[in-house]
Amino acid sequence: MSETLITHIRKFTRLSDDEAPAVLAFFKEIEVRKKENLHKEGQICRYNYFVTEGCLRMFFVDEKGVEKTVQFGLEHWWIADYFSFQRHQPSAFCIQAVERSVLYAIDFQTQEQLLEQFPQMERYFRMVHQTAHAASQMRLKFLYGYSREALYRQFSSSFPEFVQRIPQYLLASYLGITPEYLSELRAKNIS
Amino acid sequence: MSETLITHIRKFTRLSDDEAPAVLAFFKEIEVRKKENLHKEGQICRYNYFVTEGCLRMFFVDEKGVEKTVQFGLEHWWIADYFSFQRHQPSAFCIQAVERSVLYAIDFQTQEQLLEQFPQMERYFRMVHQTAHAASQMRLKFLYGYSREALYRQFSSSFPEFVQRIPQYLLASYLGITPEYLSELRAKNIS
DNA sequence: CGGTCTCTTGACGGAGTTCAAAGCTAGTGG
DNA sequence: CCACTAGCTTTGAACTCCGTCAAGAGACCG
Repeated sequence: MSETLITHIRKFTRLSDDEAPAVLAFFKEIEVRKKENLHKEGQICRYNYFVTEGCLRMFFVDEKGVEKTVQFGLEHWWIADYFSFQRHQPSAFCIQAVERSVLYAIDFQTQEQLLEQFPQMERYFRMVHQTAHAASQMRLKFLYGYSREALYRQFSSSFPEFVQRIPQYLLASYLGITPEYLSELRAKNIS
Repeated sequence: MSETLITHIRKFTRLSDDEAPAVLAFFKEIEVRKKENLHKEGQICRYNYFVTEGCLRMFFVDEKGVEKTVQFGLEHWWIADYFSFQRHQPSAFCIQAVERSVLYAIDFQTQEQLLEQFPQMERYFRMVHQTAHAASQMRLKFLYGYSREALYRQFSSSFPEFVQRIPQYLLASYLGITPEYLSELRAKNIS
């Protein structure tokens, strides 16, 4: 269980068996229930979260009161509002558990201490952010290039198990469409 | 001129006056003309580019043959297709100069050597990617939350000088609208 | 079982696209 | 330095994707 973070770190940087427990000590392991909020819009995003088990999502509420999901965080992903986390400013987003989840959390100060004491962790976080940045680039490509219908087909054929796992209204809010229209698309695809 | 990169690095990590020239030696300084391509769709994105002067853009061509601009790279920004750069796989994007530009370029191998020799550069690149990742999150928020009209108003009041600087069809391709509709919006706003 | 949350269905409306054509601007060569 | 041309911008009409609203049908949980 608690090995998943260490395993992930070791994909990108060196960490001896002696160092591993010392690194782990910087993190808080927390468990959240379905629909529990990790921080709300307007609060500062103090923690950077690594998902060990379960699924988180980051969303905001638009002017009409509709929730829009910007990002999901599945197992082995980091999630935070990095603008708020870095600059200690109120977040424009809310982070919430989609289902019961187990996380490692680290606050900004503690992360800085970790990086000072274990400089090889800079490389790890560089790779995490670089990968996330690359994922955002691809995400933007899909959002721009495809119609909402094509987006849905593309997404549900790429991640069929994930589409099964989450409720449809969340998928709709991630694809940027209404639940009604998603329902119409599903009906069209089955026939 | 050649000081801008060093100045930028020093915002995020330590670099002595002795080290600075050694670090600079890892980069190639290049100049590109307006509309010159740095790499095309389908080629591997071998270089990571730092813009000293000018402006680059990263775009792709959708199924209908329309160019969609995913990102601009202005002065003091890094730009690359990081998926292609990291994994040495064909890029889904094309990087092009919007205007005459001066760049520092570093290829993957050389960047790895630089990181090995100057480990503090891991911190620098971590910060660059973290900032870019945060910017993508905000970008997604705007794309989801606002109508295209609101997006245009928001963007042109936030970056009026940039809107003047680039041709309108590029702005349209960045906002995800047609040049025709952008033209309509402009007419509406002036009156 | 009862109530709340989720998904479906259908009619209507509007933001934004498509197509076509004319006006404008800037770069290029003479 | 001017003229010409290619590319950029504007305008307008028809169309379409997708949102909105409303109402009903399931599904899940106490």
